[in-house]
Amino acid sequence: MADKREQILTVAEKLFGDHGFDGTSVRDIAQHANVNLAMISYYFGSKEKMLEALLEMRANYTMLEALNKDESLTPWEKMDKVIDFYVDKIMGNLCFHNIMQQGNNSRSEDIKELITRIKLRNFEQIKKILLDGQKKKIFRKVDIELTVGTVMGTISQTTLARPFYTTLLNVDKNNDEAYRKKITPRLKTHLKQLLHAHLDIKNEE
Amino acid sequence: MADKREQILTVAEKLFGDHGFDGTSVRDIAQHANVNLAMISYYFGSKEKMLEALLEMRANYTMLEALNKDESLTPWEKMDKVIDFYVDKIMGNLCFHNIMQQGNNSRSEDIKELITRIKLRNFEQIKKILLDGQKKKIFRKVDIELTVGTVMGTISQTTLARPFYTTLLNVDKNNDEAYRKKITPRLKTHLKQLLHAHLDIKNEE
DNA sequence: AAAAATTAATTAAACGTTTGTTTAATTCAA
DNA sequence: TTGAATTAAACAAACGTTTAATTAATTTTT
Repeated sequence: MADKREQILTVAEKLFGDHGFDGTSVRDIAQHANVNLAMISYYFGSKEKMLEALLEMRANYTMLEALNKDESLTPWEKMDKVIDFYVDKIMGNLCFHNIMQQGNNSRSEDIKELITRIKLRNFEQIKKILLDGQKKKIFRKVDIELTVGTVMGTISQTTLARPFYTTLLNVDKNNDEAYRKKITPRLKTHLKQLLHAHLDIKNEE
Repeated sequence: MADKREQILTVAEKLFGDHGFDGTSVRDIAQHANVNLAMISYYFGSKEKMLEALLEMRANYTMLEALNKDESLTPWEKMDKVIDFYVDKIMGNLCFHNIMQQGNNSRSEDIKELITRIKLRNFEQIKKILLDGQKKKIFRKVDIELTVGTVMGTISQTTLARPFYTTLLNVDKNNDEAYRKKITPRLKTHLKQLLHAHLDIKNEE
């Protein structure tokens, strides 16, 4: 059954995201997915291969490429859409994003490389937008690598340091939905305002 | 011996930072610290208590408070110093910073609360600087919580997604020192430029 | 179309390690 | 001589993985 494979991966995503790879046992996953323990080896070969399968499943490439090819949009509009896209994407799947962040500390080089490859691919698209804006004298010269890092880092911060932000924003720390609802629009507004000031060529020193 | 306690914690910091709490065994720590396995329970009671002891040891409160009380500095100068302080602090101890980030996903509520408390304390100091700048009509109105998140998040991103950035910046991924040397000045420059554009009241829309 | 043969899916049980922690004996210092 | 520091060994529990047996589904043969 193909959907049973997916069912296992969905449960694994939740548990890996909540407790980390090493903090989650294959028995945990099997139990929550209502499958026999041996099915995980049967389907994926090993716990680590299962994580790789999960990363492959969730890594969708198409969105940013499509956005970039739309020539009716100005660089400003594109950057706004990038922000909306990433905030929605990350806030819509906090667990997977946690996995992507924590995977960088994996002992498996394969997994680190896989994650790096996914991130590089997305980075290249944003870089194109920024370079285009600079060429058109709309954006000023900035550190492109770290500007992308700022966007990703700001969003990541609100999910990774979540206990900190729930305290700060007075949200019930166990209510995922309430937190998402509160932080999503704020993140979008803040990042757009931040990038506007940062990139606008009128603010060149 | 008090220094043996510290020696264990130093080794634990390195291993926890590299492989995570669950990815590090107490036998690993004992072996690398050249102490008997039982000494860890003897000194700290448990693996988790050892992590708490490590967090307590490294959480130094004084620096930002002192900076804030210095009335000879303008809000701009204070923010620049905050950036220097955090970049140096995090880049000078990547392992500890990793622990602080990953600890948010700990299953221990004690540890999550401890980390949150440390972060809140630092946040309050930066908030004071930003509010003071706004009162003096130097800084414009911004989302203070997320502005701090941007500073922390941007730095975190370069340490947490390190395999990504070593690839991006063409640095040997196994050479800690080379990466630190390359990323530290860039981070400071980028963050100061970013915050300047973001906070300057002249850029008010 | 029914029966037989073959492959795939699923299971409970066991495998050998590794885990964090404890014990009880021993060495060391005051 | 008393109490703290240190040790090797053992503890039970949990770990990822494998095995061998059984059931379900599919294909082949009659």
